[in-house]
Amino acid sequence: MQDFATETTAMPGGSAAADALSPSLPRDTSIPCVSCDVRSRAVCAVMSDEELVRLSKLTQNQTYAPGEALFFEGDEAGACFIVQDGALKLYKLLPDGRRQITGFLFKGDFLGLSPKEEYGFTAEVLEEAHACVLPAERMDELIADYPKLSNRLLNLASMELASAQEQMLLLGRKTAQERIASFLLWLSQRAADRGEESNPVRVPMSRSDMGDYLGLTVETVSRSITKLKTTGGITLKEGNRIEINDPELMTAIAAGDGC
Amino acid sequence: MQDFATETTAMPGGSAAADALSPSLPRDTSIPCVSCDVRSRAVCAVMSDEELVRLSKLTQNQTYAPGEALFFEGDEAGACFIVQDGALKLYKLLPDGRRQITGFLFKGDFLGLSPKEEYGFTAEVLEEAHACVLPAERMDELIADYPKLSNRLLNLASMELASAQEQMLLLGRKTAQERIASFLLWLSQRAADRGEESNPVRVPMSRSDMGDYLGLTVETVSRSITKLKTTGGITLKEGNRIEINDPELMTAIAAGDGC
DNA sequence: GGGTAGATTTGACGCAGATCAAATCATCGG
DNA sequence: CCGATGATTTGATCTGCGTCAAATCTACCC
Repeated sequence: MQDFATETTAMPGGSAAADALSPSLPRDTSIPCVSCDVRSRAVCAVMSDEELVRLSKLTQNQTYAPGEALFFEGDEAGACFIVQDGALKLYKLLPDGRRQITGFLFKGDFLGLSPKEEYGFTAEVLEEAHACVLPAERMDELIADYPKLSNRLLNLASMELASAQEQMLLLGRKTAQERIASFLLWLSQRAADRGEESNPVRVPMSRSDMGDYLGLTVETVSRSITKLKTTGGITLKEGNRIEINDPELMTAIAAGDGC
Repeated sequence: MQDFATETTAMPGGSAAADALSPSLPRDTSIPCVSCDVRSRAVCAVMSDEELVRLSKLTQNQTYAPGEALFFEGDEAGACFIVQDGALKLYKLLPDGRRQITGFLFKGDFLGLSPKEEYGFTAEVLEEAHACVLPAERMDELIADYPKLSNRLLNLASMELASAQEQMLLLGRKTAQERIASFLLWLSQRAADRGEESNPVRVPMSRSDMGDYLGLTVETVSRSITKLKTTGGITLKEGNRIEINDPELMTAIAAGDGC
């Protein structure tokens, strides 16, 4: 479909890229799935200790550096991933380079099921990430063997679908300010869900990435943030963190009720 | 969440609305699931004849008139639906009335799984529809009993997710013309998939619905269509049908390569 | 610390698409 | 066939956000 998708050089903004199945170096695997610290939140939550022992034999732990790609849009869909820590962005490109980020992934998130033979988007590292890599055939076997895994994935897919619809509403009908407010609240909520500080929230992505996620340009993102800062809704803090001073106000703005 | 969601009157543009579980009249059920004409394409495709006999005892066939809602955003998620024929639109609303259509459904499509207790969108009839209605508890039992059903739903969800991502690319990064071209090609493809005439394609939704699906206003939809007509890419035919004269050109425009 | 490269912010200006308004077309009941 | 009502198209104008440009700011390397 797109030629660049099979190249392993010329990454847009980061360090060297790598093929999906030969990235960086294998990570220390002394700790098996059973005591994995994302176990309770990840797909694996539905698996028993014994089942996880089997799982741990099928997976490989990998480390990915910022800018590196787990796989490219158009690559053969050869593996599934469970993010152990770090942050990823998923995106699709138009032939002329226009980019749409379709999601950000954090610890505990699952990635890689594809309805076609090929991945429908590129997965690129935002902050150094560790992931559990599971070859597609192994994944298919597991799904066939453990119905509860299939149910779990169905639940996760339903949730993703619901947030995709929320994102369509944002992209199709919200103003720049409403988009930024929605995004910051979402980021904060996600951080809370995984037990991290939610206010101030750490914002691990660049303004450019925010723009490509929200259907805006960098400049508009920056201006909207400045405006929210002026209005008093938020405060920029050290370390790429943003404080949400007035959650009600921000929620109202995000829903299109404010101003 | 939203008050209007629980009302059964004051439909935006159609006839009387109804609650999800007491709509219109039960349809003639003399023909059981086994010989259902969407069986091969719907979720049911993975069920054996015997299993379908069980299924047929759990479901009810219903008829829905144009403008009627199967359920509203915010309603308790009480049932799943399999569309037998007709056409539906799914949409979300902002408090001030801005609307985003998140999908159009046709014969064979499945509807109603919700990750939350409530439906995340309204499902409204575009063209008189017949649907197979399955109470949520029965659905849960079936999923628990038939792993292959769960797998099938997972596949369907994956496909929906992929097209949701495609839609995000459209909404976030494509121009008005590119959106219209993408939409018409998609509509044509969907028609072909379900064995209907794909060129010219029948366009069962209004310009307003197209706008709310594509993140545009009615006027922009109309102007973009006129432009494509002038450029020679399409021709408007009798009965709300549109002929795609030059599929390559349209595909190029849809991808942002044209012009 | 000083220098450099990239990220972010701010400013000036233009345009694609929204808004407002009105004309034309299609559908349908009588 | 006629009139009415809503859908669609077309026109004129406005505006939110994009584009282009330049000024900070930040992080990192030597």
